[in-house]
Amino acid sequence: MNSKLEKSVDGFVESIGQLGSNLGLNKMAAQLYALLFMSNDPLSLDDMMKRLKVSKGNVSVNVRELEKWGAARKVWVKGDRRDFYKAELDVFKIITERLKTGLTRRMDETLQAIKQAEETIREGGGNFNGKDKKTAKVYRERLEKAKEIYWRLNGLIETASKIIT
Amino acid sequence: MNSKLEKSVDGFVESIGQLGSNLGLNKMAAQLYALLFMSNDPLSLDDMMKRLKVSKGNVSVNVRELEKWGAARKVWVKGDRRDFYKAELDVFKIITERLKTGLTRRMDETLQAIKQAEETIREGGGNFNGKDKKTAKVYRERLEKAKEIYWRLNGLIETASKIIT
DNA sequence: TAGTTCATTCAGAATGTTTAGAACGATGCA
DNA sequence: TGCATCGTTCTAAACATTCTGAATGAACTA
Repeated sequence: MNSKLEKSVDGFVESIGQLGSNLGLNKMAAQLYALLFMSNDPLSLDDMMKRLKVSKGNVSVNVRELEKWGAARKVWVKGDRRDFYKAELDVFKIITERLKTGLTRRMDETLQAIKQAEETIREGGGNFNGKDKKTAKVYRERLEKAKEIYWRLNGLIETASKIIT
Repeated sequence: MNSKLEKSVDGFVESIGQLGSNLGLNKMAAQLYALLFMSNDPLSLDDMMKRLKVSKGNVSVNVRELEKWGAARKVWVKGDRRDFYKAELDVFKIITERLKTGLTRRMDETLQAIKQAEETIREGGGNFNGKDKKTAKVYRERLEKAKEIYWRLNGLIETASKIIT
């Protein structure tokens, strides 16, 4: 292949890897996706490992990760028993959904922690006195504020979700 | 301090640490923020290191990181030469801005990589023939598609940004 | 069946990130 | 000035993540 053409794609692949990392995805998976995205023909594991200069094991694991996300799919090439993969080109929604899921889960855990803290304070009830009473009051206020932030973030994610669809 | 009260906050702090990690922030910084957020009085480095059971160096670096972000500020306590910090309670916008900045920078780099690739192909111009000519055509198409995705993501970020304000 | 080619798995190597804690300089005070 | 108490910086260690490459077994061929 024309090495200039190849190099131009390398830059893109590299950049998508960085972007993926920034979004908490695996760099290799992101690079693999970019490579598949730019390729017209499906690629074999060998194609990918040669192109990205990484081990076959690495490609194997990560390309199946992409498949799991719905970002790539295995295709059958007549007369060849190797596995070939091609990119799901319309991946935008898939990735954002994935990011949303991770974030939502963490946020829900935080909401649980907030509720748990509130419960603990409620249990303490009238038993607090002096300094502790004041502290409990501040805690209740802050936890309330934390819940507000939770709901704002939640609304933001929902809105983003709708925009994507 | 009432240890039940303290424990209830610990759960919250822990959870915010996890959430912060998920957003690409430093776990310690996130925990420190949560701790300051819950505290009515400003805290000294010693207070924080004891509470989170981490080294003073660690606290020093990360609390100043928070200050840099505008998420915490140093306050002067009369008659005490130690540094005290308190949380900027309305931190929502600050954090999201920060996340936006990071993401936007990466995306801009990707856009540059796309444009660079396009330029390289354009330079090749009519010199491609046969297989390469076809490849160049596919590349142009895919890069066009990549730009589309870039602009959609960009729009999404902009919209989110407006919602936050 | 023996030999070849493939994908997968997994232990440990390589790499990247975070932390502890010692060393240091600055500040305040007697 | 000498001592005590801070905050900061830095190195090496701990820890977490990612990657390689050898081992394995499945699928195919002659």
